[in-house]
Amino acid sequence: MKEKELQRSRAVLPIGTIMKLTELTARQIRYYESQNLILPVRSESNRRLYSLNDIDRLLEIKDYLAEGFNMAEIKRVYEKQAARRQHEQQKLTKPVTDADLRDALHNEFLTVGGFRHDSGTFSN
DNA sequence: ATTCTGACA
DNA sequence: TGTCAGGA
Repeated sequence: MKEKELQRSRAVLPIGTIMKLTELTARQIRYYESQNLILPVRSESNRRLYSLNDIDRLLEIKDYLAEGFNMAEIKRVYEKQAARRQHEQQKLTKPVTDADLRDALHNEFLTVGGFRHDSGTFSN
């Protein structure tokens, strides 16, 4: 892993900063964490510490919700993303870059986004 | 001042 | 999701 990614994954930002940068409330940020959409590390004083990647993640989640996705669907997107990440890693073939992840995520978006929904009523 | 968990008038 | 409590 390159230094640049190490910095992006270095969690040091307090929730207050995340709130300002994402326009999300602490309530929402913590809720998404409870849904395993993000996994901020904890400081010795139990404070949540976020990385730049977490911010990107939250902004994406925010976009999905704006597009009309519900938690279950967004979870599916990241679960598949994680599955692919593991699969690619197992095949020990092509290294997964941030660009690859962004693309995979976008594809999932188009795939599951083919239909508007209202929580749980799938049509495909 | 800031953040954390739990709970719901 | 908002918001208040009570503690760290």
